[in-house]
Amino acid sequence: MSEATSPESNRSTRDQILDEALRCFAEKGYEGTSLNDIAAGVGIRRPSLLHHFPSKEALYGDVFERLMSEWLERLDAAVAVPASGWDKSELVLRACLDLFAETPDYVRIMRREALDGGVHLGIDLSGVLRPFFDAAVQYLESQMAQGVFTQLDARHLLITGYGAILTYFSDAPFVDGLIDSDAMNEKNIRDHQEHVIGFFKAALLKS
Amino acid sequence: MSEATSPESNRSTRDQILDEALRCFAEKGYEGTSLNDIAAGVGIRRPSLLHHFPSKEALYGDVFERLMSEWLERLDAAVAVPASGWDKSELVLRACLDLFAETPDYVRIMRREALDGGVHLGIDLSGVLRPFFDAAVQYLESQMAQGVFTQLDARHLLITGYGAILTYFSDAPFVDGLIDSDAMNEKNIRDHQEHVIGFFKAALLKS
DNA sequence: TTGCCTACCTACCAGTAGGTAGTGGGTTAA
DNA sequence: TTAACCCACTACCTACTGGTAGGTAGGCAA
Repeated sequence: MSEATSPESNRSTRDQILDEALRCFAEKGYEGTSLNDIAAGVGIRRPSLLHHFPSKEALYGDVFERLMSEWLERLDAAVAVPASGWDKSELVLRACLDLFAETPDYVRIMRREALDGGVHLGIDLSGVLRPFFDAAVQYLESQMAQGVFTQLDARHLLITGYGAILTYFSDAPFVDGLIDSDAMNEKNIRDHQEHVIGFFKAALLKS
Repeated sequence: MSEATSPESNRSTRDQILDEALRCFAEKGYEGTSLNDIAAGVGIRRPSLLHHFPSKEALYGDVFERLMSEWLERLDAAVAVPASGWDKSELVLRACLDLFAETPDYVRIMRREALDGGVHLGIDLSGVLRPFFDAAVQYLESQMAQGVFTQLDARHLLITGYGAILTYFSDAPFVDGLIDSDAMNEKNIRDHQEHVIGFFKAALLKS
């Protein structure tokens, strides 16, 4: 019937595990998540989970890899769109903001990984993003040199922007308490997006 | 002699534990830190540590309380200084930036707590900061209404600023890899501080 | 039928977690 | 001297961790 064939149900279970692992690692961190938690969320036992992934570390690695590749894909797509000046920056900003709004768990895992200093993986988070970072620095500096953007330290500007964007999603429960409203509801997310865009526009463009 | 009296040496051990616990919780998180780690760092066994603190949770609570009270103290002091307009904002910004530069472990714990949604404590992080947040919102809005500051959403502006400031410290290892330099050395920290100040000034003041 | 495969299971391993009970040395004070 | 207290210790508990061993049910191909 619908899932009689073994390859189909196989992929499905594997993906269910990846989804649940993403949720758990984002929610409770690497150390705070047990394989039992993940397995229970999928409805199987731990050994069955370990049939699909050789170890906890490997599972975490796969979750993280999927996350990074999706992010880089979006970045690539945004950069490929022909545009210049502020419009270009806005395109990239929106690409990130959209992805993070769709999957805030990505943000939470990334933050945890940055906090932990990349202990759980061989992967070097900053190394993967480095090409984009360098390209962005070059772009910003050229715009500043042409007088299009306000003169600022491009590297620090990017790090500041990274923090400004991600924090809203990663610290959503904390934000909830500050604004007395669900940070992750549609309206608030849209407000955050427009605020970030407007804020950077105000800082970078002398009106 | 210098530490012969029992209350003094008691306090000393207690403080050593608090210091080591701060370091460990900041470095590896609540789940990733064992009482053995902390005890070993102080040079005692776990049961001896539990003689000074009734439980891991209580120890964590004390660490966090010390942290928050120090932060609030700094904020109070900064707010008390008579100033207005941009100068006032800069005073508060610098007070936070200075504290975080002195004790980056504070920042890392706060971020972890925000990420975990305050699971490890009864304390509600956003509740404690709420009075300052509300006061800051009021101040910013009054400045915007007077045309001193650019018109922006004050709440989102504060959250953005919070993220922009803290991220540099909390994600220092990640930043290292991006800028190819030790993010926590004196010069880079100073650069970050001046960048944040300059960035907010550029966004808030129409020049 | 036979044999191999996948996907799951129960049962178990060694190791470590947080926490408790009870011991004993050292200092202090009566 | 004796009694008290403080503080650190060893030894132990239960619960749970990641991971493994071995077994089983069902699908599929020769």
